[in-house]
Amino acid sequence: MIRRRAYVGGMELLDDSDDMGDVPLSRRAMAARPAPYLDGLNPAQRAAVETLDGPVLMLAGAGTGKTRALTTRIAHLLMLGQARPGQILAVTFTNKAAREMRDRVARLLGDTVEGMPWLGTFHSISVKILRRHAELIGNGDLHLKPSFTILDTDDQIRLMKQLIQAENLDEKRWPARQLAGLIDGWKNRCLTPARLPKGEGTAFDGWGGRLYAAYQNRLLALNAVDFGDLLMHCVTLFQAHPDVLRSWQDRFRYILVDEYQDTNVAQYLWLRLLAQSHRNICCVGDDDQSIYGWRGAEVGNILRFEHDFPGAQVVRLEQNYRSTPQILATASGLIAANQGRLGKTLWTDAEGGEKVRLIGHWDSEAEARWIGEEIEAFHGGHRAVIGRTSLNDIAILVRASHQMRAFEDRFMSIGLPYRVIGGPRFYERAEIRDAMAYFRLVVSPADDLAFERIANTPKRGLGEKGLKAIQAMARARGLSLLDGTVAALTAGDLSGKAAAQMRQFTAAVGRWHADALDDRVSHVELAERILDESGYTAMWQADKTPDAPVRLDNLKELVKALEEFENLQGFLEHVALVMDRDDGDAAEQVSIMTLHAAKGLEFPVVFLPGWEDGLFPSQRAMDESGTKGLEEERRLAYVGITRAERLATISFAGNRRLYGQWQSSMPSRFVDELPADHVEVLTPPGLYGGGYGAAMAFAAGGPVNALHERAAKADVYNSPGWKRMQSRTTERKGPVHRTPVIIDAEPAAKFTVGDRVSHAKFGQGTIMGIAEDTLTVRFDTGFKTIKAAYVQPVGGDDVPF
DNA sequence: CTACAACCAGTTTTT
DNA sequence: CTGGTTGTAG
Repeated sequence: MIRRRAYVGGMELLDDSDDMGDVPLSRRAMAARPAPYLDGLNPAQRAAVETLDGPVLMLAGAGTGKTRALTTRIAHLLMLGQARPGQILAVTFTNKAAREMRDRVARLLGDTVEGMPWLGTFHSISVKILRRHAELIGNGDLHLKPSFTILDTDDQIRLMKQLIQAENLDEKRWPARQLAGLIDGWKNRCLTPARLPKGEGTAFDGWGGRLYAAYQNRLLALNAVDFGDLLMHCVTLFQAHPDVLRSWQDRFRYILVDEYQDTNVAQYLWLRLLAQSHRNICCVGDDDQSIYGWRGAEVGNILRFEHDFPGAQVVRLEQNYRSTPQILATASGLIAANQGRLGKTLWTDAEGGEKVRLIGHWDSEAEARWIGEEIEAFHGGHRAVIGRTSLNDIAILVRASHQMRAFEDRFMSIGLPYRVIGGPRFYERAEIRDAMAYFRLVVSPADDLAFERIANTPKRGLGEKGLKAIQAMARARGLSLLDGTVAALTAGDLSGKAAAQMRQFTAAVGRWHADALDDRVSHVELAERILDESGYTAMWQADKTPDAPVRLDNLKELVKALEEFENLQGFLEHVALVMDRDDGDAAEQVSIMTLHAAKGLEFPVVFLPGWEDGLFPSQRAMDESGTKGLEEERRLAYVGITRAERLATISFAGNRRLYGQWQSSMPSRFVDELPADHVEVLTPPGLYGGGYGAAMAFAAGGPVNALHERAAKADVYNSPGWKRMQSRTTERKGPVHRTPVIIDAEPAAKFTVGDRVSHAKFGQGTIMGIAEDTLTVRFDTGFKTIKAAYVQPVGGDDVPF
């Protein structure tokens, strides 16, 4: 066994070079000695691992050991010598998933899998392919160069804005964002401007197709591609050049695809082309977890698999290792309402467990308050239903991000540590994008988008007029904007103030560029110098807004991240595709995230708030996509419930503040679809009408959708009773009973210097000074002067955190 | 060019 | 209610 491991380790060094090497282990040798990594797989998993040749569809329900089967399959292919690492194409959607797969294959084989060069996201693999054939992408006169840059969404939109302006269109009526969405949709479906069906190009009032073509030409001129292009260009490349396609088909002897239910048309075509010849393709997915239809995913791809690949083996992974039978039964009962499923029944060996809990609240604040109290109780171990629980084991999964706010406010004020997962990403922050633009410009002085972003950041006196002059000059002489600036300076096109500073700026970029090409200059030091000499760091140091220090920290972190790369180019390439960052927070925290962000994760205790019609299922999904939309929402509910290992709690509120207005709503129709046998209805503290009554209706065992039928029949929303309740809520601007969060007109005398207090926005802090009803408080983010009425004392005993 | 007022839109998100 | 963007005045 040791020898075998050593052999695989050596094999990994082979990379994907065209040297095929000799085939390592014979199959007979393997048969003689069964592979230990297969031990412990259940029969279905084992079938999924051992059915190596031909098309395989692995239908893997939530928590059924999908990743294990997938990674073991890769290990098996390698161990049997069916393929060398460079001959396996393994595709995921996210970098995170790719990383996990890589790690787990490495663990199975007892070594790093550096030799799996084609394990990655659709996008990263497409980049590698495109770089080798860039010249083949383009129209008659323009084509890509292998050094093409990858634009992010921000760049895309700015480019489109320019095009819309160039056509003298009203930006109000045709926002660049919308055009970007339109074009993105086309690219998802692999529709090049030339292939747009007649009806489609007329979108955007007839301008759609034209702007799309203009945009694509502009990208070519910039030697750039956007994310959608990565896939689309690959597909058109394969279609137009059979020899190229052939070479990639020959290289990838085995193809594995994760989350197949989320593939869009372009990805589907990409896969089908590559798999066409040998058909050794194994797609893993769960039709019940397809939740990205709104961004182009086609559930149809997975539903159609057997038709697309005749003779396909379908393996169902149905044994669940994550959740209690109660949780599984609830989830299964709910998803059963969907039509057109491939059909799976999750089961588990485990026994017992708590029923899924359901509770209705008066309003969203009461909901947040109650969940906060529950979490404190679980964490303190004061609840019989479940033992003492780490905050890390608790998650709140919401449908829409605006729901998070109620929880953040509440948790801040009671001092409950939480983390929001999936917020604005590190590389999307303005300061990071600015810094990156500097680096981009230094590496490629012709990067006009980067130039535009930072030419006047920090302020260099370059306004709209100055920029126009530069653009005119650049266009007239066929120069980049940077060179155009130099020319404009020579011609005296810039005003005195701007001229002096821009002269300095262009000279500095020239110096940095030279240094970037100089091996003797450390790229980390160069990066620091760029930020200092450009005045960018100073700009934030001079900024007095409270988040300026955070931004400076982020910049430091960015420079630190550079250390892991050989040079600036390498770093930029990496960041263009891998836009995430782990913020390793060790402290115990409750996780708050959207249901979408929760896919693939699991938590012992899960709260699912906001189950109200209109919010969840979302009105927009139903309006725009009808039954399809509703079914996707239901799958989202399914994903939510199946995240829970031991306890799931669903809740809804009768009233919710939305855009500053109080709105009343009915409980979600999904509530009525929950199987009553596996659900326990809780009674909230204090009895009111509204949401609470609905929970009671459920408890009474009303038939599916009874509530809604009743509501519709009785025209509830127009009934006097409903109106009365609404107006009551509006007047009160809050719940009937509430634990005082903000103490009205609290006399300052109640506080003394040194007391710990909490504020809804700023979190906890210490009182440093008192003047009548005004306190000076030191928060983590700095000193604030605040009216005493807006803070609440933090009791040492009451709050166990 | 900056500062402030007015206006408007407002799910879900990865690459 | 918010935050982001646009338009206008200084």
